[in-house]
Amino acid sequence: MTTKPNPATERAPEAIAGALLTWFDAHGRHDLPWQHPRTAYRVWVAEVMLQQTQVATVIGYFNAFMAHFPDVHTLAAASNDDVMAHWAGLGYYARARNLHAAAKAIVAEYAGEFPRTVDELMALPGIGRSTAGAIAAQAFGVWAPILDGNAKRVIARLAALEAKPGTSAYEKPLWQLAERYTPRVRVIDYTQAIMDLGATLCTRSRPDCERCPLADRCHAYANGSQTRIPAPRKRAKRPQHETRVLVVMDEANRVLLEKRPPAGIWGGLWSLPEVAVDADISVLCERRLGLSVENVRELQPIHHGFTHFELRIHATRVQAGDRARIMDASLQWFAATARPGVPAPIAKLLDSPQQTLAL
DNA sequence: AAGCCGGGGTG
DNA sequence: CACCCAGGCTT
Repeated sequence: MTTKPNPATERAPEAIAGALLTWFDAHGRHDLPWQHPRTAYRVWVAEVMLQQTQVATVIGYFNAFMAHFPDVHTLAAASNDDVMAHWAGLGYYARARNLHAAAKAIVAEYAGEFPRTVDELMALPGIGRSTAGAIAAQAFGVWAPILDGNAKRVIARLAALEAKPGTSAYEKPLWQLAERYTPRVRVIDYTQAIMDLGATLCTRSRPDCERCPLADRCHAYANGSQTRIPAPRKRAKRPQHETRVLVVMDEANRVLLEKRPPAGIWGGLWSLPEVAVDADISVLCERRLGLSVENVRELQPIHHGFTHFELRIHATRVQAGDRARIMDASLQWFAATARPGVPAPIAKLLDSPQQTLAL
Protein backbone atom coordinates (compact mmCIF):
# COMPACT_ATOMS: atom_id res chain seq x y z
CA MET A 1 0.00 0.00 0.00
CA THR A 2 1.12 3.54 -0.48
CA THR A 3 1.78 5.59 2.57
CA LYS A 4 1.93 9.32 2.56
CA PRO A 5 5.58 10.34 2.73
CA ASN A 6 6.50 12.15 5.87
CA PRO A 7 7.96 15.54 4.99
CA ALA A 8 10.31 15.54 7.93
CA THR A 9 12.01 12.41 6.75
CA GLU A 10 12.45 13.66 3.24
CA ARG A 11 14.33 16.81 4.03
CA ALA A 12 18.07 16.85 3.91
CA PRO A 13 19.10 16.06 7.48
CA GLU A 14 22.16 18.29 7.16
CA ALA A 15 19.91 21.31 6.81
CA ILE A 16 18.21 20.55 10.12
CA ALA A 17 21.49 20.15 11.95
CA GLY A 18 22.96 23.22 10.29
CA ALA A 19 20.09 25.48 11.26
CA LEU A 20 20.12 24.08 14.77
CA LEU A 21 23.85 24.62 15.20
CA THR A 22 23.68 28.21 13.95
CA TRP A 23 20.93 28.87 16.48
CA PHE A 24 22.90 27.10 19.21
CA ASP A 25 25.96 29.30 18.74
CA ALA A 26 23.90 32.37 19.51
CA HIS A 27 21.20 31.11 21.87
CA GLY A 28 22.25 27.78 23.33
CA ARG A 29 23.28 27.05 26.90
CA HIS A 30 27.04 27.26 27.16
CA ASP A 31 27.56 27.68 30.90
CA LEU A 32 26.19 24.55 32.52
CA PRO A 33 28.46 23.26 35.29
CA TRP A 34 29.18 19.92 33.61
CA GLN A 35 30.42 21.72 30.49
CA HIS A 36 33.38 23.25 32.32
CA PRO A 37 35.40 21.18 32.41
CA ARG A 38 33.69 18.63 30.21
CA THR A 39 35.12 15.35 31.42
CA ALA A 40 33.55 11.96 30.91
CA TYR A 41 33.07 11.59 34.66
CA ARG A 42 31.28 14.92 35.00
CA VAL A 43 29.13 14.36 31.90
CA TRP A 44 28.15 10.93 33.16
CA VAL A 45 27.17 12.07 36.66
CA ALA A 46 25.24 15.00 35.21
CA GLU A 47 23.39 12.83 32.70
CA VAL A 48 22.30 10.41 35.39
CA MET A 49 21.18 13.21 37.70
CA LEU A 50 19.29 14.74 34.80
CA GLN A 51 17.24 11.62 34.18
CA GLN A 52 13.68 12.77 34.82
CA THR A 53 15.02 15.72 36.76
CA GLN A 54 15.12 19.33 35.68
CA VAL A 55 18.35 21.20 35.09
CA ALA A 56 17.67 23.83 37.74
CA THR A 57 17.19 21.12 40.35
CA VAL A 58 20.32 19.24 39.35
CA ILE A 59 22.86 22.06 39.40
CA GLY A 60 23.14 22.34 43.17
CA TYR A 61 23.35 18.59 43.68
CA PHE A 62 25.90 18.29 40.89
CA ASN A 63 28.26 20.88 42.35
CA ALA A 64 28.06 19.37 45.82
CA PHE A 65 28.58 15.89 44.42
CA MET A 66 31.66 16.96 42.46
CA ALA A 67 33.14 18.69 45.48
CA HIS A 68 32.80 15.49 47.50
CA PHE A 69 33.49 12.90 44.77
CA PRO A 70 35.86 14.68 42.37
CA ASP A 71 36.64 11.64 40.23
CA VAL A 72 35.48 8.11 39.50
CA HIS A 73 38.08 6.59 41.81
CA THR A 74 36.82 8.61 44.77
CA LEU A 75 33.25 7.62 43.96
CA ALA A 76 34.11 3.94 43.57
CA ALA A 77 35.91 3.91 46.90
CA ALA A 78 33.17 5.74 48.78
CA SER A 79 30.68 4.00 51.08
CA ASN A 80 27.18 3.41 49.84
CA ASP A 81 25.85 5.59 52.67
CA ASP A 82 28.04 8.48 51.59
CA VAL A 83 26.82 8.25 48.01
CA MET A 84 23.18 7.93 49.02
CA ALA A 85 23.50 10.89 51.38
CA HIS A 86 24.58 13.09 48.48
CA TRP A 87 21.62 11.89 46.44
CA ALA A 88 19.04 12.41 49.19
CA GLY A 89 16.32 14.74 47.95
CA LEU A 90 16.94 14.08 44.27
CA GLY A 91 14.63 11.08 44.06
CA TYR A 92 14.83 7.89 42.00
CA TYR A 93 17.43 6.48 44.37
CA ALA A 94 18.15 3.47 42.18
CA ARG A 95 20.10 5.97 40.10
CA ALA A 96 22.54 6.51 42.95
CA ARG A 97 22.88 2.81 43.60
CA ASN A 98 23.55 2.17 39.91
CA LEU A 99 25.94 5.11 39.71
CA HIS A 100 28.01 3.71 42.54
CA ALA A 101 28.02 0.22 41.02
CA ALA A 102 29.01 1.63 37.64
CA ALA A 103 31.87 3.60 39.20
CA LYS A 104 33.21 0.39 40.71
CA ALA A 105 32.89 -1.37 37.34
CA ILE A 106 34.69 1.44 35.52
CA VAL A 107 37.57 1.23 37.97
CA ALA A 108 37.67 -2.55 38.01
CA GLU A 109 37.10 -3.29 34.34
CA TYR A 110 38.41 -0.18 32.62
CA ALA A 111 41.09 0.98 35.06
CA GLY A 112 39.08 4.13 35.64
CA GLU A 113 39.00 5.13 31.97
CA PHE A 114 35.48 5.46 30.60
CA PRO A 115 34.60 3.30 27.60
CA ARG A 116 33.79 5.30 24.47
CA THR A 117 31.27 3.16 22.68
CA VAL A 118 27.53 3.21 23.17
CA ASP A 119 27.40 -0.55 23.63
CA GLU A 120 30.03 -0.56 26.35
CA LEU A 121 28.41 2.38 28.10
CA MET A 122 24.98 0.74 27.94
CA ALA A 123 26.39 -2.32 29.66
CA LEU A 124 26.99 -0.22 32.77
CA PRO A 125 24.16 -0.07 35.32
CA GLY A 126 21.92 2.99 35.05
CA ILE A 127 23.01 3.88 31.52
CA GLY A 128 20.40 3.27 28.83
CA ARG A 129 20.47 4.06 25.16
CA SER A 130 19.89 7.79 25.45
CA THR A 131 22.31 8.38 28.32
CA ALA A 132 24.94 6.26 26.58
CA GLY A 133 24.52 8.38 23.46
CA ALA A 134 24.80 11.58 25.45
CA ILE A 135 28.01 10.46 27.14
CA ALA A 136 29.58 9.18 23.92
CA ALA A 137 28.70 12.35 22.07
CA GLN A 138 29.31 14.98 24.71
CA ALA A 139 32.32 13.49 26.45
CA PHE A 140 34.14 12.00 23.48
CA GLY A 141 32.67 13.56 20.36
CA VAL A 142 31.71 10.10 19.16
CA TRP A 143 28.80 10.08 16.74
CA ALA A 144 25.75 8.83 18.63
CA PRO A 145 22.09 9.82 18.69
CA ILE A 146 20.38 10.86 21.89
CA LEU A 147 16.68 10.80 22.60
CA ASP A 148 15.88 12.47 25.86
CA GLY A 149 12.58 14.17 26.57
CA ASN A 150 13.65 17.33 24.79
CA ALA A 151 14.86 15.62 21.64
CA LYS A 152 11.73 13.49 21.57
CA ARG A 153 9.50 16.53 21.66
CA VAL A 154 11.50 18.42 19.03
CA ILE A 155 11.62 15.50 16.61
CA ALA A 156 8.02 14.45 17.20
CA ARG A 157 6.94 17.94 16.22
CA LEU A 158 9.30 18.14 13.25
CA ALA A 159 7.72 14.95 11.94
CA ALA A 160 4.23 15.75 13.23
CA LEU A 161 4.30 12.33 14.83
CA GLU A 162 0.86 11.69 16.29
CA ALA A 163 1.55 8.26 17.77
CA LYS A 164 0.95 7.78 21.46
CA PRO A 165 4.01 8.45 23.63
CA GLY A 166 5.31 5.33 25.31
CA THR A 167 4.38 3.05 22.42
CA SER A 168 6.81 1.56 19.93
CA ALA A 169 4.91 3.37 17.18
CA TYR A 170 6.21 6.51 18.83
CA GLU A 171 9.67 5.44 19.99
CA LYS A 172 10.87 3.59 16.89
CA PRO A 173 10.47 6.38 14.35
CA LEU A 174 11.91 8.83 16.84
CA TRP A 175 15.12 6.84 17.18
CA GLN A 176 15.29 6.49 13.42
CA LEU A 177 14.93 10.22 12.94
CA ALA A 178 17.34 10.96 15.79
CA GLU A 179 19.98 8.97 13.93
CA ARG A 180 19.16 10.67 10.66
CA TYR A 181 19.48 14.18 12.04
CA THR A 182 22.61 13.66 14.11
CA PRO A 183 25.45 15.13 12.04
CA ARG A 184 28.91 13.67 11.61
CA VAL A 185 30.49 16.94 12.60
CA ARG A 186 30.04 18.99 15.77
CA VAL A 187 28.23 16.14 17.54
CA ILE A 188 28.98 17.65 20.94
CA ASP A 189 27.29 20.90 20.03
CA TYR A 190 24.46 19.25 18.12
CA THR A 191 23.59 17.04 21.07
CA GLN A 192 23.51 20.04 23.36
CA ALA A 193 21.66 22.10 20.78
CA ILE A 194 18.66 19.82 20.34
CA MET A 195 18.24 19.60 24.10
CA ASP A 196 18.53 23.35 24.45
CA LEU A 197 15.96 23.94 21.75
CA GLY A 198 13.54 21.61 23.51
CA ALA A 199 14.23 23.21 26.88
CA THR A 200 13.94 26.84 25.83
CA LEU A 201 11.81 27.21 22.66
CA CYS A 202 10.20 23.89 21.77
CA THR A 203 8.69 23.57 25.23
CA ARG A 204 5.80 21.30 26.10
CA SER A 205 3.33 24.11 26.52
CA ARG A 206 3.38 27.35 24.56
CA PRO A 207 6.28 26.59 22.21
CA ASP A 208 7.86 29.76 20.84
CA CYS A 209 7.73 28.79 17.18
CA GLU A 210 8.25 32.36 16.03
CA ARG A 211 11.84 32.20 17.22
CA CYS A 212 12.51 28.58 16.26
CA PRO A 213 15.27 28.01 13.73
CA LEU A 214 13.47 24.90 12.51
CA ALA A 215 10.02 26.43 12.14
CA ASP A 216 10.12 26.45 8.36
CA ARG A 217 10.95 22.74 8.40
CA CYS A 218 8.50 21.71 11.11
CA HIS A 219 5.53 19.71 9.93
CA ALA A 220 3.63 20.25 13.17
CA TYR A 221 4.06 24.01 12.91
CA ALA A 222 2.94 23.86 9.30
CA ASN A 223 -0.36 22.25 10.21
CA GLY A 224 -0.79 23.85 13.59
CA SER A 225 -0.49 20.65 15.60
CA GLN A 226 2.52 21.69 17.67
CA THR A 227 0.50 22.29 20.83
CA ARG A 228 -1.06 18.82 20.88
CA ILE A 229 2.16 16.95 20.02
CA PRO A 230 3.30 15.07 21.95
CA ALA A 231 -0.06 13.98 23.36
CA PRO A 232 -0.28 14.12 27.15
CA ARG A 233 -0.20 10.82 28.93
CA LYS A 234 -3.33 10.14 30.86
CA ARG A 235 -2.47 9.08 34.33
CA ALA A 236 -4.50 6.90 36.63
CA LYS A 237 -5.71 8.56 39.79
CA ARG A 238 -3.22 8.20 42.53
CA PRO A 239 -4.21 5.77 45.28
CA GLN A 240 -4.04 6.87 48.91
CA HIS A 241 -1.75 5.02 51.31
CA GLU A 242 -1.06 5.38 55.00
CA THR A 243 1.88 4.41 57.12
CA ARG A 244 3.44 5.17 60.46
CA VAL A 245 6.97 6.12 61.41
CA LEU A 246 8.63 6.17 64.81
CA VAL A 247 10.64 9.07 66.13
CA VAL A 248 12.64 7.28 68.80
CA MET A 249 14.86 9.55 70.87
CA ASP A 250 17.47 8.55 73.42
CA GLU A 251 18.88 10.46 76.40
CA ALA A 252 21.40 12.23 74.16
CA ASN A 253 18.67 13.41 71.84
CA ARG A 254 19.83 11.09 69.13
CA VAL A 255 17.21 9.70 66.78
CA LEU A 256 16.90 6.11 65.61
CA LEU A 257 17.07 5.66 61.85
CA GLU A 258 16.61 2.59 59.71
CA LYS A 259 18.37 1.77 56.47
CA ARG A 260 15.71 0.84 53.95
CA PRO A 261 16.08 -2.15 51.62
CA PRO A 262 17.59 -1.41 48.20
CA ALA A 263 14.37 -1.93 46.24
CA GLY A 264 11.13 -0.08 46.68
CA ILE A 265 10.33 3.42 47.76
CA TRP A 266 13.28 5.39 49.16
CA GLY A 267 15.45 2.32 48.49
CA GLY A 268 18.80 2.43 50.24
CA LEU A 269 18.07 5.61 52.17
CA TRP A 270 18.06 6.01 55.92
CA SER A 271 14.63 6.86 57.22
CA LEU A 272 12.56 6.70 60.36
CA PRO A 273 11.56 3.11 61.25
CA GLU A 274 8.31 2.31 59.48
CA VAL A 275 5.60 0.33 61.26
CA ALA A 276 1.99 -0.61 60.73
CA VAL A 277 -0.45 2.26 61.11
CA ASP A 278 -2.25 0.52 63.96
CA ALA A 279 0.80 -0.95 65.62
CA ASP A 280 0.97 -1.21 69.39
CA ILE A 281 3.97 1.05 69.85
CA SER A 282 5.08 -0.18 73.26
CA VAL A 283 4.92 -3.84 72.35
CA LEU A 284 6.53 -3.24 68.99
CA CYS A 285 9.43 -1.28 70.43
CA GLU A 286 10.05 -3.96 73.01
CA ARG A 287 10.06 -6.81 70.53
CA ARG A 288 11.54 -5.25 67.44
CA LEU A 289 13.87 -2.70 68.96
CA GLY A 290 14.49 -4.35 72.28
CA LEU A 291 13.82 -1.19 74.24
CA SER A 292 11.27 0.08 76.66
CA VAL A 293 9.66 3.36 75.81
CA GLU A 294 8.29 6.30 77.69
CA ASN A 295 6.46 9.47 76.81
CA VAL A 296 4.69 8.03 73.80
CA ARG A 297 3.26 10.97 71.95
CA GLU A 298 1.42 11.32 68.68
CA LEU A 299 2.82 13.94 66.34
CA GLN A 300 1.12 15.83 63.56
CA PRO A 301 0.71 13.56 60.52
CA ILE A 302 2.42 14.73 57.36
CA HIS A 303 1.19 14.30 53.84
CA HIS A 304 3.42 13.54 50.91
CA GLY A 305 2.52 13.18 47.26
CA PHE A 306 4.48 10.82 45.04
CA THR A 307 4.11 10.53 41.29
CA HIS A 308 2.02 7.39 41.54
CA PHE A 309 0.41 7.50 44.98
CA GLU A 310 -0.22 9.72 47.95
CA LEU A 311 1.05 8.92 51.40
CA ARG A 312 -0.24 10.03 54.76
CA ILE A 313 2.52 9.52 57.29
CA HIS A 314 1.54 9.20 60.93
CA ALA A 315 4.38 9.79 63.34
CA THR A 316 4.79 8.62 66.89
CA ARG A 317 7.51 10.04 69.08
CA VAL A 318 8.82 7.96 71.95
CA GLN A 319 11.65 8.22 74.42
CA ALA A 320 13.88 5.21 74.68
CA GLY A 321 14.42 3.82 78.12
CA ASP A 322 17.82 3.08 79.63
CA ARG A 323 20.02 0.35 78.29
CA ALA A 324 18.54 0.61 74.82
CA ARG A 325 20.55 -1.76 72.70
CA ILE A 326 19.92 -1.92 69.01
CA MET A 327 21.39 -5.09 67.57
CA ASP A 328 20.07 -4.91 64.05
CA ALA A 329 22.68 -3.38 61.72
CA SER A 330 19.96 -1.68 59.73
CA LEU A 331 19.05 0.37 62.83
CA GLN A 332 21.36 3.04 64.14
CA TRP A 333 21.37 6.11 66.35
CA PHE A 334 22.20 9.44 64.78
CA ALA A 335 22.65 12.89 66.21
CA ALA A 336 20.32 15.42 64.60
CA THR A 337 23.31 17.40 63.43
CA ALA A 338 25.13 14.43 61.95
CA ARG A 339 22.49 12.25 60.43
CA PRO A 340 22.76 10.70 56.98
CA GLY A 341 20.66 11.80 54.04
CA VAL A 342 17.00 11.03 54.58
CA PRO A 343 14.03 11.32 52.20
CA ALA A 344 12.76 14.84 51.70
CA PRO A 345 9.52 14.55 53.68
CA ILE A 346 11.33 12.83 56.55
CA ALA A 347 13.94 15.56 56.57
CA LYS A 348 11.14 18.08 56.71
CA LEU A 349 9.62 16.29 59.66
CA LEU A 350 12.92 16.01 61.53
CA ASP A 351 13.79 19.63 60.87
CA SER A 352 10.36 20.96 61.73
CA PRO A 353 10.62 23.31 64.71
CA GLN A 354 7.19 22.25 65.98
CA GLN A 355 8.25 18.65 66.27
CA THR A 356 10.92 19.71 68.75
CA LEU A 357 12.78 16.45 68.86
CA ALA A 358 14.21 17.25 72.26
CA LEU A 359 12.06 15.86 75.04
C1' DA B 1 3.66 -3.05 26.87
C1' DA B 2 3.11 -1.63 31.36
C1' DG B 3 4.49 -0.70 36.06
C1' DC B 4 7.77 1.17 39.25
C1' DC B 5 10.63 4.72 40.96
C1' DG B 6 10.69 11.03 43.72
C1' DG B 7 10.81 15.50 44.17
C1' DG B 8 10.14 19.86 42.32
C1' DG B 9 8.61 23.21 38.58
C1' DT B 10 4.90 24.99 35.91
C1' DG B 11 0.43 26.50 34.10
C1' DC C 1 -4.50 19.78 40.61
C1' DA C 2 -2.55 17.81 36.23
C1' DC C 3 1.32 17.04 33.86
C1' DC C 4 6.14 16.86 33.10
C1' DC C 5 11.20 16.69 33.66
C1' DA C 6 18.77 15.47 29.92
C1' DG C 7 15.06 7.61 31.64
C1' DG C 8 16.23 2.98 33.10
C1' DC C 9 15.00 -1.35 34.95
C1' DT C 10 11.90 -5.13 35.89
C1' DT C 11 8.15 -8.08 34.95
